[in-house]
Amino acid sequence: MRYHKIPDEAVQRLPIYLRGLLFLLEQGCKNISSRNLADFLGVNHWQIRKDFSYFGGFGTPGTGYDIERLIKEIRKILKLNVVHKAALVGVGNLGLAVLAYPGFRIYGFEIAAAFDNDPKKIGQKVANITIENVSKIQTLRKRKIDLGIITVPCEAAQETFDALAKAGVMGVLSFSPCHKTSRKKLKVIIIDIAMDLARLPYYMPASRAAKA
Amino acid sequence: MRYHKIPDEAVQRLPIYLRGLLFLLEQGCKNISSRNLADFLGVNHWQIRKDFSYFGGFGTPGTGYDIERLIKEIRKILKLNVVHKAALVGVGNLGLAVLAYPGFRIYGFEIAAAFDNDPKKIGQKVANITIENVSKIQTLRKRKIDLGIITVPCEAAQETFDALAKAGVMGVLSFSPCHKTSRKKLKVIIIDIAMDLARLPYYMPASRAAKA
DNA sequence: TAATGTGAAGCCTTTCACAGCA
DNA sequence: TGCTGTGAAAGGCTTCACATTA
Repeated sequence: MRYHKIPDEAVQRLPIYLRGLLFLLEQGCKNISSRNLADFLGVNHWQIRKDFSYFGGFGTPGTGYDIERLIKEIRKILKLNVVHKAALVGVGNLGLAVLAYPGFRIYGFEIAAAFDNDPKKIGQKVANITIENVSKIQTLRKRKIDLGIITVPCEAAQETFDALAKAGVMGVLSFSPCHKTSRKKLKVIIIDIAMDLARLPYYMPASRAAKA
Repeated sequence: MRYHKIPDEAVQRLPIYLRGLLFLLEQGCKNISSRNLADFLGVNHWQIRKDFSYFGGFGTPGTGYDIERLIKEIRKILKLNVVHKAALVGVGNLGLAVLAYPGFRIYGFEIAAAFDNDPKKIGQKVANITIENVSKIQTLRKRKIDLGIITVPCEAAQETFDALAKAGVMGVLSFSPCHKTSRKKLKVIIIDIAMDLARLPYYMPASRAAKA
């Protein structure tokens, strides 16, 4: 492998491969060819080979890929070979849903703290986590928590984001479109449910919707 | 404008423009140039002009774009000029959060039904919607509901998806990665929170995470 | 003059075909 | 023989520069 620029798109596909490989490993598979993995995931086999080749290529000609090895390599590339601790801010319905979501573990995430500003919630325990006062967000740096998850209402999003940034988190997953991300050197991913829904009708084959 | 293929990426940007334009209209702005809109949204001005040109171009040289007109055009392109009714399946914490989310209205969405399989929940009212038994999903076709939102646990995702497809919805927004989307002619958008989170560490400048 | 709309250039990603290796 | 890894071709999106229009 030469020093290519690695396409963002290739990086974005790695978690998909990882999920599939983890499933296959659990099923008892030890080895898989790019074609079989592609069929299983519903993608192209040359895409898979190309993507892995950006990082050096992990397969054996004539045989395929060792699944366990591949999982390890992808985890290393995505920096998921360490446990990332995340702090969630905003323990409303959405926050509770995220706290209860079991899907984070396979990627090596642990939600290690939860914050809210409602005195009735502070001190309560949810999913083995004691809800803390938002004023304690600054303690994240000391606690080696490097990810923030924003599940607060729109109005509180900006100050929450600023507080997390100030507390030194390196990445933020936000469910609110209502904050500017600032020029700080931290990565932000915004999940905007309404906007995602807004992209649906354009692609829908026909509409039985009523005229507005 | 000639018959170009319109890039998916351009379509995906339209909801962003729409949100910004609606905000500006509310602020009292009547007219805006591509450069000013670009600065406001943090994007490139030629990108904006190009995107609109794919659909014909809606501006006036020397003057800019009439905001109200532009909003109308984008809505028409995205098929948001009609009210789309959506049905939500799975009234857990996530479902409650989605039901309470105020952001859908600006895009012309109305959550018109909610389903669950828990007898304790069925019949209760949430956000002015009476929760119905999932067995009633088949009534969606008659009720002119063309969108489905899946907020059920992983195990129930597949049958929920199949039921919605059978009920004739044209688009599905799913919070579960645990179902195949089938080859049916309906558009599916999957929000996979864990996978989104998994993409963060790669881009994070440094990691203070602990070795696993 | 000021700003749009667009052909063309540039750049990046995907796809292909095949050399090379187990 | 079967499958990987990769240079090269193809395709598509973004950026640019400018002709055009109010």
